[in-house]
Amino acid sequence: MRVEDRRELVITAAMAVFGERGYVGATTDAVAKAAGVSQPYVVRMFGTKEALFLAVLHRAVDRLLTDFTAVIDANPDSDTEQLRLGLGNAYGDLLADRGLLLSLMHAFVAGSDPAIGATARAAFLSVYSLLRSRARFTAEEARDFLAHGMMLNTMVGMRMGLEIDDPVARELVECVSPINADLIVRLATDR
Amino acid sequence: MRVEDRRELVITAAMAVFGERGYVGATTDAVAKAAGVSQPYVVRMFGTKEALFLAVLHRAVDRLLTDFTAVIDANPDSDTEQLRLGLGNAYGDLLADRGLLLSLMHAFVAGSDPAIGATARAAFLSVYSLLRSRARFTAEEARDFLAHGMMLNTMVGMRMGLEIDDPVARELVECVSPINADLIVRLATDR
DNA sequence: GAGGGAGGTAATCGAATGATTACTAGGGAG
DNA sequence: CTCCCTAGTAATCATTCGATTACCTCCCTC
Repeated sequence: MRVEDRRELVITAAMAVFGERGYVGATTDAVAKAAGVSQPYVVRMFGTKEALFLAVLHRAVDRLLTDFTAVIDANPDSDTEQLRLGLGNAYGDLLADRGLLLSLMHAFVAGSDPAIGATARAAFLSVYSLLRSRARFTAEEARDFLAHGMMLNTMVGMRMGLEIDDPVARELVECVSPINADLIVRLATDR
Repeated sequence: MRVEDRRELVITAAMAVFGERGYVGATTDAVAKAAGVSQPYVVRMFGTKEALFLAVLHRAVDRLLTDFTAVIDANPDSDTEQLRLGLGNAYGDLLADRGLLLSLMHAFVAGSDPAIGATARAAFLSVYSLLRSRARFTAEEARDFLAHGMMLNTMVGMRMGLEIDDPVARELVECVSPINADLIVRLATDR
């Protein structure tokens, strides 16, 4: 296989592993196993584990920006409310991956690491900028949209779906995202 | 010193370390140094690093519940909006610690670990329940309040204050929490 | 069919880290 | 004084993990 394709494969595998265990908790060996290659090869392809994580983050934010841009471009005449729904749906689709948004979440709370922190901040700001300029959200609308997203990520990250038999947890999950409630449960139960 | 007091001291130190580096990234040695004791003593006091982290989480959520309850009890006749402001202020005060809410955030994204995940979910649900029952928030009000909190935690976690010279970042930080903007910057610059 | 470059692996190393063990200072009770 | 319990530490162990080194094996070209 060409090294370029293998790279993409490894990044995909790494996204799942980093999303599951976080930057420090993930091992290059777990990534290698998930990608079906040897551990030294993973390290040599990216140089360091950190570089691999940064590659994952770049792909994650690229995907986020691409998908959001597609929604915006597909609805040139939509008002904010319509756009909010469309972008919310796109976010839900991205959530189905779990690794993507959770890798970003892990980066967001790892701001103390210089390289990861800088990448995380740039990623967050690029999404915020997209909402402000291209989607024409007000600052408050963008803030609320992103806050809602952080909440959704948190639900998935802590596997709140495992508590779905608790009426309080069910109410919370349904309220956070009615259309994604089933997905949250499934993502919590998986694996 | 009595072992009981020493325990509290170590938990306080551990909260800062776990908030800074996360559960996996934090070392018992760093906690020990921060608390001014030896590394084996930290381990022996709590049995395992995980038990120490769980102790930190319990103290964090206790503090959160205590402070929120105090605000609610101090404003028995307040409407939702007044209560929201009061609780938001209390949240800002808790944020000043950084270790407290960031330790919780790290737990939220570490849901795949059985013990940590269960504790994290219980913690989140207990806060949600408090808002719903004692503060009489609607599900939507509680959701929005918590979503806003997750967003604030994220800003602190990724040290967004470091980008405060970027007008976009400044707008975002000011918009997320005007009264805590300076704090976010200070927490990002500290250490 | 010889050579070499691309795409890998096996073996191993060194550092970090959670945990364990064995030891010790000190002060209060009898 | 002496015993012993509480509150610790120093030394060390076993593992894990990222990284390095050396090697292998196709396939393509000449």
